Amino acid sequence: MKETLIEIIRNAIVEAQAEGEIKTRDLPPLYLEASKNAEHGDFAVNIAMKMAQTEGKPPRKIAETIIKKITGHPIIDKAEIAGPGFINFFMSNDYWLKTLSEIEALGESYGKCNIGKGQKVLLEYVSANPTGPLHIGHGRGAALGDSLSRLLRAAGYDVTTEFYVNDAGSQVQNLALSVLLRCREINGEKVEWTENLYKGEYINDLAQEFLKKGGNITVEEAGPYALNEILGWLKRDLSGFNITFDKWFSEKSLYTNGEVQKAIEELKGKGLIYGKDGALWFKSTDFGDDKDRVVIRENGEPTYFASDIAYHHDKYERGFDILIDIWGADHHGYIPRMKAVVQALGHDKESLRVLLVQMVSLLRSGQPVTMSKRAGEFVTLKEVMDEVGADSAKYTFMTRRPDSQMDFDLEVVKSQSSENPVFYLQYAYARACNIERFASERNLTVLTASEVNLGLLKLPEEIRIIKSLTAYPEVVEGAAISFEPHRLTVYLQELAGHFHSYYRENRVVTDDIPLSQARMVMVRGLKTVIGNALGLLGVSAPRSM
RNA sequence: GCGCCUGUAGCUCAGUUGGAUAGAGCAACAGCCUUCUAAGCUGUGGGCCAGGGGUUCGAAUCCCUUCAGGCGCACCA
Repeated sequence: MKETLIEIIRNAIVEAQAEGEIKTRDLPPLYLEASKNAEHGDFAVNIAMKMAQTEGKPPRKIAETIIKKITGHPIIDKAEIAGPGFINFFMSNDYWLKTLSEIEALGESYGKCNIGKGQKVLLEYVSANPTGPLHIGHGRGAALGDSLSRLLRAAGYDVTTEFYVNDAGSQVQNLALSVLLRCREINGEKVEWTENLYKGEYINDLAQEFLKKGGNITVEEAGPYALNEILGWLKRDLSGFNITFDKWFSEKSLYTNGEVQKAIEELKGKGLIYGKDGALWFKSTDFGDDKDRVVIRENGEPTYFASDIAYHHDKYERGFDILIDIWGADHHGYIPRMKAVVQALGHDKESLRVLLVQMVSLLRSGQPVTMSKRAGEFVTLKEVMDEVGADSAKYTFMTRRPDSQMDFDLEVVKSQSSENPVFYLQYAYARACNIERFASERNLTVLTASEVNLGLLKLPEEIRIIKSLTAYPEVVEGAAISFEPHRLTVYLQELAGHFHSYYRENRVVTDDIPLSQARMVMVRGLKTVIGNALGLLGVSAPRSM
């Protein structure tokens, strides 16, 4: 819809050029900006100011020239010069009301776009070590990843989500050993715990269960048992968070399939692998990393980095155009070497996008809660979910930019649970549903946008709501382009606010049948948009509360 | 020491290619339920956008710098 206006302005300028009133040939980009202030109309254009230099005229003079060519178009109520040289556009109600027909026609597809053009995206997130339950920090990454996957799909990307399972390497060994030691302890043996082992309560649970099942107390049996159990927890907890993955990718499989060897060979073929001090090194400094990185240790064991090279190599092999990795911010130092790998494998370094999620400090009444798996004392994600609910927790995460640290105080979130912003939105949705129920009890005939007189919707509060509905597709597009799902929550908050306010002051269903029917079209549109947006956040939209 | 992230109302946070008078929620205060759900609405107060320079018609936004907080600088994952 904005395109129409842009077209009108462009034509005006072209006309002015033809008549010699504007000399500038290389026009600055024509960008339509939504006005923040109602006095400044609906849209503002700053092109006159941008052209001031090349034109050699004051911006207001140029704006005047452009405006003269525009006046009189039916979708524009008026256009005026303002401030240093903005052109402000006041759109007619008809312009906005078209949105309602559009929403009705598109339904669940309203807001979708195709900026992704079917590009294949591999979105890897959470990927927590399967050595213990998920904690609150994983929850933040999970909420972001899940929402981003929904958002990118809505924006026309072909998205696959993946959880990388670190089922190889020393941490899994340590897990096996931890369970083993605990078993022996239960059997009355005296054992020695070293620093690198896990001592949480859950290790005890695993050991108890393992013994109950009569397993042999060996690393070979206890290890896979513990790993499997924990993976089960991860899947269960994430699905309790309403999050599922297309694939759980095993690190171990990269070794058994020879992928690690293959990837290293490929780099070797490019002369990017060399030996030093008995180890094999990858020349990541060739691509801007601070230092070269070991891939095969002196003792012959590959590093974690080696399998990560293979994993990303494999992602490209599978035909993905864009790789998105969501990591905890404490891994940021790892980015340069992964970017180096991407380039070494012959890909654009921008094809790997690493999104960092900053730390979450879990507090209880202002006191930090320990979150070390090894110390064993921590609150799991599941416990948090059980306390505050998946929708609340998710929404809380999504109201913040991922790159700022946040405190998550259990007592605060709990005590405010009935005032949590998520309820504000869900309540708006439930209210819309309730109005529909009421209308149907009153036997109000449901009509489509084309069957009612939308012109009856002329209250400023109504136009305000409809304007917000019009903006929705742009919000989705902006959020998708920038990988920022949190923009949706900002938008929703405003939209719901307009609706709640309207609801208090105006009745939708009254004795005035034509007006009621027109308003019902608006309420349906609102319901569709809130439902769609909540869907992109992975938050439920209740029909009643 | 080097690098990354952050610093906006008392608190938690938004602020879209740089735009006009910086916005929400919570907390505080004052009001609103015979009427489609008060998990709601209306109003009031509250700001040197960490400090200092710069870039320009214009800066919370871009550049430099100082300060403060977090994180990272392994042949760990």
